[in-house]
Amino acid sequence: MDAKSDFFQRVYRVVRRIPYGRVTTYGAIARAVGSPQSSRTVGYAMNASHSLPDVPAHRVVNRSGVLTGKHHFAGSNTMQRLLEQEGVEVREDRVVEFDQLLWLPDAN
DNA sequence: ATCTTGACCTAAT
DNA sequence: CATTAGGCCAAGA
Repeated sequence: MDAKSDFFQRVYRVVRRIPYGRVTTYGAIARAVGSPQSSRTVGYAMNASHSLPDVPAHRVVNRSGVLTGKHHFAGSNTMQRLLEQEGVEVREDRVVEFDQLLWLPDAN
């Protein structure tokens, strides 16, 4: 693997580990891959992960628990629907009980 | 090759 | 409490 695209691979690996019905943040992933301040690129990696069925991008939200990337999915409410399908309650584009559902790869 | 933009986060003011 | 600035990596013009 090239060291360049290795970043995406690391991100995907972490996202794949997100348990069912749980969510995590871009910052947590960025920290898990060793670049705490490259959370932007994590989101960009998600954008490129559309082809990968193993990568649940809908379980990744921002630090406030807001579904910032919902607009990038196929439908306007696809992301929210996927989360609710897993039992995650979403209200006003925000994950309810976000602190409880938050899963940190570091603590794993 | 340079500049801009983007599913963000943290620290400083 | 709100606003600004800086940083990171990748892709498009």
